[in-house]
Amino acid sequence: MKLSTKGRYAVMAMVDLTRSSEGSPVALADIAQRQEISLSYLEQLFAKLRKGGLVRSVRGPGGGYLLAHGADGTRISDIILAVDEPIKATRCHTGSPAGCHSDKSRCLTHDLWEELGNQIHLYLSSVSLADVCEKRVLGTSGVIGPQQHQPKAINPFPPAVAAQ
Amino acid sequence: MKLSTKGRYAVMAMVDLTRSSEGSPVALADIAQRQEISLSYLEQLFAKLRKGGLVRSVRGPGGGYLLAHGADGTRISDIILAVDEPIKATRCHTGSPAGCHSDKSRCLTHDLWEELGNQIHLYLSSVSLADVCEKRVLGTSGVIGPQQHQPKAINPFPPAVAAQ
DNA sequence: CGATACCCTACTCGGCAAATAGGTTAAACA
DNA sequence: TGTTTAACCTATTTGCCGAGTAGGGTATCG
Repeated sequence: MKLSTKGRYAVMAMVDLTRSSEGSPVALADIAQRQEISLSYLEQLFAKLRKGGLVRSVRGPGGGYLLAHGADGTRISDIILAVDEPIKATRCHTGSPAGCHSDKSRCLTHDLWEELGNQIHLYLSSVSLADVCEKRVLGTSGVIGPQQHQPKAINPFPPAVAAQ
Repeated sequence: MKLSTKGRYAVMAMVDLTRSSEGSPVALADIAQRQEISLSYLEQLFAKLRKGGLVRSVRGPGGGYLLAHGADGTRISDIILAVDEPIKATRCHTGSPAGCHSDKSRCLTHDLWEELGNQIHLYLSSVSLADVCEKRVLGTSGVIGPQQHQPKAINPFPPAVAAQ
């Protein structure tokens, strides 16, 4: 799971799409104007979102984009995964042939970044477009560290895609 | 809170320092060799770690660096905050004079990124260097989304520094 | 002394996100 | 049937910043 401005732009655009849409398609030109993102850049983002199955497109006059699964069925994590192709966050040392360190087992920080990726993915997959639009984001929430061994918290969405 | 390879390098180096140290200072040259990071680059990182009060330095022959607060008293979040100066993750639109959108109130995704930053910081501040060294990182953990309004989970460390 | 290793400051380099440019294709409408 | 609209491509360019380099200086020990 990679966090870049590209992913943020995609989420902004999707939120805009969610709010602007009332059944009829929304043209990218409109989103571009409202969100102050270049049209061409938006087109690239939506090409990926379409390939990811997050939006449907309608061509021709009056055309535009529609959410494929509605505001409640679209998770933020899906948007980011569709746009930012998931470069493995745990690269350790790209150059070295053997994974992580040469000797020893695996580099010690490996698990840390992996778990951090899980945390990020878990949070973003618990937030839908509808949540963002209705400001249901700043919930009272907490992350459990390694000290206390609590039972796994209930996650409303199944972990379909593993965080990378 | 910004996540880059720079921060990862810093954590790797700090983990190495934790493991290598037995009361006596550890030279950066040793860390550089073990972790395959350039010495000069490490020096820059440790300069920031020192300013952040995370390490103490001993000059002269036999000198090196020591953890200022021990393996248990050093949080991963502190390392990253010391090294990656916290560019505001919630930049929305850098160019526009008024924060976020021109009209309306605030851009809708603002809260989302802010809360994500909180989540990341919360997790990383719950992990100490000792945890990483002893592989106490992959705990059963979960993030609570906006749907279920559960009580705030217990965080072993007070939120001294707000996530940026 | 002189070796060690911390401590600065400035500069270079490469990769990649971000943006630009210039097209083609499908659908609606007159 | 032709024109307009807007999706749909595929390069190419640009600018920033992480990552590494260079070359000093300064405290401390034997």
